[in-house]
Amino acid sequence: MAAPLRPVPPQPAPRRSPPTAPLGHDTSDVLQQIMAITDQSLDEAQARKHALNCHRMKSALFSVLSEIKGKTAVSVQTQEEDPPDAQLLRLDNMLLAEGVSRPEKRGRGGAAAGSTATPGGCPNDNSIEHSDYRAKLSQIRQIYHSELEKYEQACREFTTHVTNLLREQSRVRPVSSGEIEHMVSTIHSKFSAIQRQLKQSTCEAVMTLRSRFLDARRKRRNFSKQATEVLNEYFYSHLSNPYPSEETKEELARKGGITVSQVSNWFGNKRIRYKKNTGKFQEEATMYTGKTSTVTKTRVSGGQTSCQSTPSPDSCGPFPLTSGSDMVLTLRTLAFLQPPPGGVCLQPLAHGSWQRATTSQPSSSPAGDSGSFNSDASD
DNA sequence: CCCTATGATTCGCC
DNA sequence: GGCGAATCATAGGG
Repeated sequence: MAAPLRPVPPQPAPRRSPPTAPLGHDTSDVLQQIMAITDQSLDEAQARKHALNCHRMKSALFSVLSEIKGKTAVSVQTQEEDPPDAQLLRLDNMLLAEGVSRPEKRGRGGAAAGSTATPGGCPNDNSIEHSDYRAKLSQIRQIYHSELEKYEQACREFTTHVTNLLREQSRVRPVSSGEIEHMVSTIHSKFSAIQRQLKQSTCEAVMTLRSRFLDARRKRRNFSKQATEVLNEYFYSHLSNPYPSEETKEELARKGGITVSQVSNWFGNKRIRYKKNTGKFQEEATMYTGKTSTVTKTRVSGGQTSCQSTPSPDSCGPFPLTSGSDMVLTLRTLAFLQPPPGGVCLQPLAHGSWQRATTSQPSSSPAGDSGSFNSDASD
């Protein structure tokens, strides 16, 4: 139906044929064309617009309007770009840092997922909270991206709509391309303000989640029985030098299912508390030394170059043996486990304090300590 | 609710 | 950076 029924003389534009054209031979043709056009659009308004467009005074009027507008219109594009907003930058950075900005990667170790301190891949207590945290974060991320997509799409649609409108209007009123651009940038800035709000609220959500998560992590949880046992075993079997090396800490962490820093904390606390009130730990000490002695002693005596230390409290007592005779007794029982290799005693410190690990570890203890522990613990 | 145990944090020192 | 010491904050038992 749309196929040209008859040869139409080439015309620059259909609007060049005003309805008021003088009658002629091809008047009917022109009329037909016009009718065809109006039939196609079937819009009276369109026709009127068209008529207006084709008015012979139009171009003159248009140029006058343009001139006037050029004179009167204030330069519209003064505030082209906002300065790169610091706050927005912060928001972006944070979203990026939290892995919200990126599309989600569901692989292992994709977006930085709170690295665990234990390289051995121990099942941490935090794993549940971690997964919970990540699930919530992923939820936030999903919402963020879907909202962002919605806004962007709306922005695109609106922009094209307005652009088309302006282009359309540019036929009847002077609309420069700069104006259109300005309008577009205005739209974009409005939408980016909305996006900024979205980012803000997303950030807030992440912060809330984060603080809740950190609070949860901050909550103290007692170690598992196994962890405590592992730690205590090492502590009491190395009473004379309870400073595990980094490797040993890792080993202990792995065995106890805790992190290395937790091991460090534990030993820090244990040393100080033991030292403060040795009597209180007597029972525990005998328990663990009894336990470990059966294990350690057999192993040690069977395997390694270890010698049983002479049960002399002075030589091997860990700490302030300043007073308390029964404490000495206890320590004597405890300390026999610590083998000073080659008969060299580790901490004959007069004042009974543990020697600093920096000096004692490399020089005298390593073979004895880590060796004995590793042979104990590795299987 | 109080008290103790205990894991974590902070600060100063070396 | 690791440690001791003090301290905080919570779990858990009575």
